[in-house]
Amino acid sequence: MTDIPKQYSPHEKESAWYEHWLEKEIFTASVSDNGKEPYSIVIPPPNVTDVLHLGHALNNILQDIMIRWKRMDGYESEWLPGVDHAGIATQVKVEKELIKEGTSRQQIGREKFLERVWAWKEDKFDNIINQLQQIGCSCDWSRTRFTMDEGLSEAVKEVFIRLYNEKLIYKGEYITNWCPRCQTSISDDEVEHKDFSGHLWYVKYKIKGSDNYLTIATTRPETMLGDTALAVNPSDKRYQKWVGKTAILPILERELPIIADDYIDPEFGTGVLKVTPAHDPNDFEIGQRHDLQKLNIFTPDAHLNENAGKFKSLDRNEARKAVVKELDKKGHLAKTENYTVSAGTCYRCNTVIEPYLTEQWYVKMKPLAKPAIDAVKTSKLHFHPDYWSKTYLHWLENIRDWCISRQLWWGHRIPVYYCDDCGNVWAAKEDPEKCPECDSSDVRQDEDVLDTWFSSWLWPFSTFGWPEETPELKRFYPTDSLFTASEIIFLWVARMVMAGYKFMGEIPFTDVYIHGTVRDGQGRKMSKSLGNGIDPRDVIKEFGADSLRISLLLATPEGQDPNITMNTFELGRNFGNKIWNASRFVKMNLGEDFPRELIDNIEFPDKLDLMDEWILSRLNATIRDVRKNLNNFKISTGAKNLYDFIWRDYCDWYVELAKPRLYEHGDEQDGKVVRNILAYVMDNMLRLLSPYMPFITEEIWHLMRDMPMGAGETITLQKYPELNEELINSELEKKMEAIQTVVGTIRSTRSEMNVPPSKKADIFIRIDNPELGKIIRDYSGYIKYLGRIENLEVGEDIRKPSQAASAVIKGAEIFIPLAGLIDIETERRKLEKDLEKARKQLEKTSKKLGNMEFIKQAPDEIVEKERVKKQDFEVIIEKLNKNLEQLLGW
RNA sequence: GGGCGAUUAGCUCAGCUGGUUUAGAGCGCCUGCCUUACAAGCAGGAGGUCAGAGGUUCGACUCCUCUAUCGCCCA
Repeated sequence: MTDIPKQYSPHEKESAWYEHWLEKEIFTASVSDNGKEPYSIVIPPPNVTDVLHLGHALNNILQDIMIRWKRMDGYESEWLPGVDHAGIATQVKVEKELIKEGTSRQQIGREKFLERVWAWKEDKFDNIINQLQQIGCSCDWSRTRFTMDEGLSEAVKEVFIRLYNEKLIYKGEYITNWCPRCQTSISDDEVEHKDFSGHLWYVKYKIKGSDNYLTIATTRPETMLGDTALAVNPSDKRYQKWVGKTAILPILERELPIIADDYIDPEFGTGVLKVTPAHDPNDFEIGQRHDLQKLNIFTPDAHLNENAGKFKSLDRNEARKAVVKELDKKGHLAKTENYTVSAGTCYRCNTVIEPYLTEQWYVKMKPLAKPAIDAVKTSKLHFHPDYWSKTYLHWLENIRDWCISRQLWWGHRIPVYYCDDCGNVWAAKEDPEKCPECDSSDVRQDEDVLDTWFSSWLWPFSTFGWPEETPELKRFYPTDSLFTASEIIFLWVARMVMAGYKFMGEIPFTDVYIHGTVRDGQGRKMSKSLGNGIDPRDVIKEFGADSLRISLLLATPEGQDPNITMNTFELGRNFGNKIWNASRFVKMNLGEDFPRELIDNIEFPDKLDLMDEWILSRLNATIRDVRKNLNNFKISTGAKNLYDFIWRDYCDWYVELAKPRLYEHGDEQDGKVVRNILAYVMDNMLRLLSPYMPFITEEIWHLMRDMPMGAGETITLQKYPELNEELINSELEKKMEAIQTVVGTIRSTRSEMNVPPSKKADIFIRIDNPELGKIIRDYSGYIKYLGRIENLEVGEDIRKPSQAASAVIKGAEIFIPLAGLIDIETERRKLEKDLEKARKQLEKTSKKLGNMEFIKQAPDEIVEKERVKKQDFEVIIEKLNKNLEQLLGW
């Protein structure tokens, strides 16, 4: 038949096509004014920590579909790729390696350590790029960036210095979230709150010069060692008399003032709060208001320090036990309750965060937030799905200052210098030799590095060369859309918007698409610790990249979390195979002499067959739907539109109905038309699908044109199909639906009566509705072919043959004579089932029509429709009854 | 405690601004087919009181309220 294999095997093809695309440099966007409108996306740079997972795959597939669609649709499409240095996460990884080798970053020193991290980066970086390419991403690799590139580092310094000089960056001693494991501060947004089962301990504090006690309730008794006050609500009558007095801290016997502050919730615990300004953010605030001492009792690795007296060097958990034991022993423990404690944990290592008093750098956020809020409120920025804008706004409206210094080595070093001689502090881009104030050479740079997000928030413009005024920046900023997951709406998206306005004076993108999180078959997040992750590389190996892409989309509910198992990818593989075989069919039937230009330019004869017009109508409806859905960021729905059209309409019906016209008629003119339309629709299908499944569509596109790979053309630069609204014809689609109903009824009746597919049957159709009769007569050839019918008799006065299976549809009755073969019992059951169904329907519509209010209030059109429905069901019921009666006579 | 989602067939999900289906699809299941593109396929079938209770309406899977369960975010 043909030498094209029955099964599509993606592997060699995919890498070959990708190489081809790279060679042709079709992903590189031009900055020159070529009359094309730009469309740009910056990639959310994956962390350089490791390989990409399925979540990355989904994220990048979505972007690739968008960018490929725009590229085909005539835009100068720029998708800028890159990788993030991921400060803490990467440092942690490399430190782990060192520990395995029996050394540590402290032992090898900052310089050597950074060499190691850079080596790590080189390795992982290439890996990530390679993975993106395997997935088929059409990124502009000529503009690949890394957050620690020279240019991007320049941008970071520029921004720091500007904000510093505007006094929007300040340094101060405040409570920060301290990770005792990573030994660095992290920002509020990097803390994950989790519930732990713990206790609420009630501790009695003696009041000085009295026999009375005040009892406090705490979940962290060990921090009492750092208490510097007790506090009650000023309106709390129980305790008013004690305000201004002094309490005695148990164990350490320190004197504590008893103060009144509105913050205290009289309902919680006993209504008395122990105040530990150095170890709780709220207590810190209280401490500020009342000028309390801030007593730090922890070392950076969360062990008690010398302020803890005899408990010194205990770890915080041991300390808790020891303190409770001692309190109990000394009679200070009133009671203990079980209690669920919510504690912050480090988003990189899950260690419980310690609120810790340190000196850090902060960015004042309120002034930056305003334009970012307005952007959403004035619809300059859209979220998809829209409800995420609420999350975004809520955060921005309650924004707090951003702690940007990290006690790490891997990252952008803070460009601040200190003069040890005159105490001068200044920010500068270049390493200074001398203090600009006193000329002393005793100058040093701040030891800390900046939060990773401090470089990421500049990504949409720093990647295009900012602060230089580059042609790239001019052409591609602002970008158009951003694709990311909900976790980083605060960490990244909102901050990019703020930075965009602040430094570019313009929003960085207009649409933010938030996709779900990939989960396993049981709906659990995929994670290393659970071992339930799926490696995209394994998927590609087994099913190919196209399957990975389309399966992921078909399985992803719009805006929700997809549950994915390895089996999910069969969906796309089967679909790819279906298209492959459809193309084999078409190719085989076009023959050698089919003029290739007819693939693009359909030649309409005077009158097209119903089938031809129908498939063109369906095609255009699909073009309309896919375009609309892509426009609205309903990318999964677009995939479904294509899946349904290709499989259901094209393969199941059009291709099937093309067969008799190709094989049996011998009508040369008609054969030409069918071939033309088969090829034309196939070509449109391929182009529509290309953004979703770029490899297989490229392969088939070339096959259809007998074009070798090296020919230099590519489907990825062809026009995305345009809607021709005139070809959408719903009247005609209704006709086709009628035919489909007739065929379906014949098939199911045959099947239920066990008429084997190999046996051609005789069919009698009694017509009730002249319109339907005309359709059946006009297209009896189709019905005969699809219903496997030998003789088809159609007429208004057809009599039911004796011993025939029967089926009633709206407007007609269908009989299959089965003399001697009919199973009366089966037939009776079938008729009764149909009858039951029809009766239920009739009941429903009768009830509606029996309601006078309905008749009066509902639009006439609706009432009329209901009347017709009722009549139809009555006729159907009557006929079914008649057929049942006849059955009794057999 | 506050906010946001979800709840439709055994499983995963469609069902847009209330009346176009007689609530759909894929997977799974059952039956029959190696029908000249495809068994990774074709044809057919079983399976749903649309989470529960109220309400609005002539009419609710669709809108409102409450309840229950699950998930996410924030405090």
